[in-house]
Amino acid sequence: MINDLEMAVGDSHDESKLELRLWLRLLSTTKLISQELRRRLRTDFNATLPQFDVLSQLYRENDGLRLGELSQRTMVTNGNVTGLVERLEGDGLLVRERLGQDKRVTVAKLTEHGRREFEKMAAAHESWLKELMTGLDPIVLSGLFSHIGHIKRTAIEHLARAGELETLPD
Amino acid sequence: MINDLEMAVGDSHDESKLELRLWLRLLSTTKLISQELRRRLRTDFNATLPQFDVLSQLYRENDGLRLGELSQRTMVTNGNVTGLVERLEGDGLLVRERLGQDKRVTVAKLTEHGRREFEKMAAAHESWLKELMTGLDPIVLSGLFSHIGHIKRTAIEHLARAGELETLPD
DNA sequence: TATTGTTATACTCTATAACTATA
DNA sequence: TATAGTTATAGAGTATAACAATA
Repeated sequence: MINDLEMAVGDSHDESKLELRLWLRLLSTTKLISQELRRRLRTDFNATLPQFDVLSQLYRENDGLRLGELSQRTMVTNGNVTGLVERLEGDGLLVRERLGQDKRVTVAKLTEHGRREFEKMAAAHESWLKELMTGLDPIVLSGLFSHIGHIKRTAIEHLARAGELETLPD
Repeated sequence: MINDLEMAVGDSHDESKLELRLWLRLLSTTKLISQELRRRLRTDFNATLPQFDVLSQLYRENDGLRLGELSQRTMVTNGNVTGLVERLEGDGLLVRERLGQDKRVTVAKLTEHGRREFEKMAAAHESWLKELMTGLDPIVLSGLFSHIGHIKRTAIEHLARAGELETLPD
């Protein structure tokens, strides 16, 4: 069950492939944890990770979000956001509304049921992570948080330069 | 295009949700980079990330790997490894063989074409990562490598304790 | 003409479980 | 009985592109 891709580049400890080795370790780690979180989300809440992502975006926006904005924030294409939102609407967790002057714009907003349901999911989600990371030094976690942020910003910068991103995030 | 899930837990800088905040940042970062790598793998090599993972496992094993072993290393279930391997076999990148005394065992092994193809993919893959992580301090990368390894081992430990894993990795 | 969102399509991954054949 | 791998199934994610309504 354990990903070993990172070993496939060899055990050499030189710095020549540092980026690659770090990436493979990042990938296998997030895959390991993601699979467990997905399993629990499905078992306990019949939800997926992308769905959880959508709900969490809407939870903090009392006025809801335009689907295009939702698409950007979740890194899911417009077309696929439609399907994602449709499933959640089918479950009664959110509604779509066309209220503004611009008749093209659709806003997705959590229902009351959606808010309550997401609160349960978020609480469970948080406790799962605490469980899986029990025993880790807060100083280390805090340092990681900062450094991973740096990695992310660096990647975004290079992607923007290569024209892969329309919008630069904050 | 940029995932913002991590902001959804609020901007508080207390340590109460440190694990959660780190996790969300890890997830959005790997998603950002993964999407780009997947896009390039598909465009340039008509391959997927799980396929790349399989190939990289086989590349370093001259005698090939039993499918069960492959399943564990890639964190893909047995049934799904069959499909994954079938697609790669269809592309002529690997072959399946039943040679041992134990007639139940199937070994997957790269073909010559598969070796050459993977070498191209791996070289491109490595250069993409160098590109996306250009400018990062090697000391930082090295520290991250070590700390992420710690996170991974911690998660594995907790999962093993919860009976979620059959085998413990090295 | 450009933008917002939908529809259509094709493929792959993922999870689960029943099944075959060997051991 | 247990194990290795396959088959079957259902659901969801992903990428791409064409499309309708509106601006």
